Amino acid sequence: MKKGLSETCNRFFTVLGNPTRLATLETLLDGPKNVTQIAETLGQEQSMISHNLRPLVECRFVYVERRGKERIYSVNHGTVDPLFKVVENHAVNYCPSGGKCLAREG
Amino acid sequence: MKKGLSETCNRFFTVLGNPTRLATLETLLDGPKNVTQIAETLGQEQSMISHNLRPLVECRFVYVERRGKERIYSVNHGTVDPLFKVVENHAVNYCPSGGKCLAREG
DNA sequence: TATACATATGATATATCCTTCATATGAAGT
DNA sequence: ACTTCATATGAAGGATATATCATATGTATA
Repeated sequence: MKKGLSETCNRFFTVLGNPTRLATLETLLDGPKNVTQIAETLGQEQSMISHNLRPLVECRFVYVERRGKERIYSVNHGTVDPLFKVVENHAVNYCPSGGKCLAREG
Repeated sequence: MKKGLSETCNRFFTVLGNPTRLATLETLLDGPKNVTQIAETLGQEQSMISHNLRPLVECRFVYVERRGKERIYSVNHGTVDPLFKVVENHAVNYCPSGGKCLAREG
């Protein structure tokens, strides 16, 4: 990563830094789903899921595919798998209490 | 990454999803710096950099080390290097126009 | 202990994001 | 064309995060 990292990455991380969108990704890791299925799985409103799917698709974290009147969403494993591997590795090393960050050192 | 992905990852990505903090990380990739040096490099106020360094340290994206009255900040390469490699790879594949995401497909 | 330097902290106004509700679009079948 | 199902869109209030300003803490040295 050479230059302009901040510009390049900001949206990438902003899109991921949201509980609803992360839960959506997590759900999709179990397999492709349509919007209604995602909403049911997460116990959230369809509208909310739809809103949050938009940036995930725009940034290509998930793919869409039309099937009749449904839209099937699926994970971009090429990016998401290695990405979460990095996060998991970090969490194991630095967030011993189940993902909760350590307190700031003095 | 098994369960509770959303909880584990939310802060991780929230902390990174900020232009000031990304620029700070970018600056530190050139080598360790104290707060004043980071502020000068980025043309920002010391106070702002200090505020933004806090979550970066809390989440262990950067390390701190006291040296006299200065604090030297350095990147956690173990996490940041592979992380940005994933981002760069994603950008190359999906964000042809210099990191700007493609328009949503219909 | 007084001063200068380096950094952190607190409060606050502002900007940004998120959810919610209501409604629109679109596709398939009758 | 009408109805139903699936999804998207728009507007708006509320929540959250961010930068800024002023000030405090801490460290070293005279």
